[in-house]
Amino acid sequence: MIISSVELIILAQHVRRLDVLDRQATSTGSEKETIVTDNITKPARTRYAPSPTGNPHIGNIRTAIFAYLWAKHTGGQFLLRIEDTDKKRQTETGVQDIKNSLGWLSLDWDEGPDKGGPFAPYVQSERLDLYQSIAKKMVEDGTAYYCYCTPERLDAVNKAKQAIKQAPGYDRRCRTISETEKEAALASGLTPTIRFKVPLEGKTTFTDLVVKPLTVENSTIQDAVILKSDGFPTYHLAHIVDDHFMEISHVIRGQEWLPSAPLHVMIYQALGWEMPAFIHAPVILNPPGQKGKLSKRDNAVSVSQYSELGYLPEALMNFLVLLGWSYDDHTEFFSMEDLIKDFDIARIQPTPAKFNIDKLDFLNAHYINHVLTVDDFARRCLPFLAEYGVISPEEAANPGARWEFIRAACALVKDKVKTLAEVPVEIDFLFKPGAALEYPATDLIGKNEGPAAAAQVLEETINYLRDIPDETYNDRDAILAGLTEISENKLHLKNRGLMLWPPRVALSGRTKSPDLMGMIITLGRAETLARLEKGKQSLA
RNA sequence: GGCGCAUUCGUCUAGCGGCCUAGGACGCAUCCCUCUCAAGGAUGAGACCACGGGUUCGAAUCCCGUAUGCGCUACCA
Repeated sequence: MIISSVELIILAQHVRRLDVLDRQATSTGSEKETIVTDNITKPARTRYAPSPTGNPHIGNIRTAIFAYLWAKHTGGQFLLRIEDTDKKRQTETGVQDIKNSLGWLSLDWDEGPDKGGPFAPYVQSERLDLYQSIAKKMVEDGTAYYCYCTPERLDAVNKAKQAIKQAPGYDRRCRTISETEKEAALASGLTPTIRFKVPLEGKTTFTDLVVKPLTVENSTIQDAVILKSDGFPTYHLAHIVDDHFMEISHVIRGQEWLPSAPLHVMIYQALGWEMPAFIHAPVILNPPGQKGKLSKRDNAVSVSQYSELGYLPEALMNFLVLLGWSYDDHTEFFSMEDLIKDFDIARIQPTPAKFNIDKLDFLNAHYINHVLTVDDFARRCLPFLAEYGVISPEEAANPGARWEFIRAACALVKDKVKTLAEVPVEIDFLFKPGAALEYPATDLIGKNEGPAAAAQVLEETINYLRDIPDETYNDRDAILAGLTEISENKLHLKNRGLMLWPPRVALSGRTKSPDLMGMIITLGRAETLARLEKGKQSLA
């Protein structure tokens, strides 16, 4: 039976208890401060412990990034643990959503579900015996107690307290309940919860590595439920037990946990366990003009959404890590390698940061324009081209002979696009048949003198492109030189722009387009001539 | 209501007592480059370091109040 082996472990922990006690956070009146373990010298073990309730929120993922980077920076391990202790909130795809998000960002975990590890299982619902035995042990130790109160009574207590302007919270009735009352409650078929017995007096102090040392009066902390009546633990118990047995050295989590951190410190102490270091990362706020935490009401908040919007994982990563962390006063671009080398939790800032999409756009454009290779870029464009209906899903999965054309088409806009999603919008005209292009004939004129002048430019362009050898046709500089020559010496135009405008519109159907020479080459001679001819006709 | 955390250009931030008449980046403006749109280059506007008291020879940097913002206050995480 698993319980007995667990209890052996607990016993072993109790033996360690005495020598550990001196080194950890104090409570119950003592003014000693927490001694934070030296985190630089030894490899860290960190974890990302989400609850499978849907696509991970970006603020949540950022703490995963911090945890991952810190583990890797110190040469340690990053674990994934699924905290599915609330059956009501589960999503069917929750676990997969989490894995997808981490995978997309290349946040690979060393231990976790599927992958296994020395402390498996890494799913809390598969570790119920452990939590139950420890909660029971705490009751026996006198650091926790059974609570027989019904949800209705709890609710009534809260309402009553609020009515007289008191802080809501449990009144600790079952701490002192009589045996007969207990028996009565049990007889009525009620399953008790287990609550942690918070010391009534004194203070608890602990040090967060990001926020300052924090002290609270024990009297302000609730006797939190640690084991629910359905036999599942609450977060408060489960994460402590798991972090302990999984030998987590640094608990990196969102700042919304700060208020309950003292409770966690007291539970560690009650268990006699050595504490990990705490790092409470700042929350991410709504963009300027909106109040509150980054919310999905008006913003994209999940990793998958940003993926769908055409952002690169490199850019999102770079952006997110800079929200609340900085390396120095000027470095702005960080590759994963840079981050692993340079990341330091000591430089995480405690101040909440507003989410500024402009900066993300800038970083995304930077990665697309200057970091990605053409092949890599085009490959990443495939799903977006398919989504937009420019190529088929089959072609996206396996471009085959189409690849060269797709690649060339994408290359045309690589330097001007901010997101992957813009690509099909910018180049769809290359994929449509030229005959399907619709645009006002007057667009062809531009700054030329009139329809006749524009038609003449098209005429000359057609003649030139028709007659040059293949080698010249595929040489953008040669084409540009050829067209320039015609513009200057044959048509005597005021500037080269007048020469290049009509073909631009004829080929793309737009007044804003990629590089003309690029379009000429990518479309190929036959298609190019057909489009130019169509343009010329429309001016007649 | 109670408890907690935070507070430097519109935004992200550098700054950890004298290098600050506060540096960088995004965005914005102007100019240059230019085949359109971008990109790129240059320049500029933009912060009395939330406010008020201290401590100090000296404070954005330390302390205390106030204000504001944010978080927590569940048999959710």
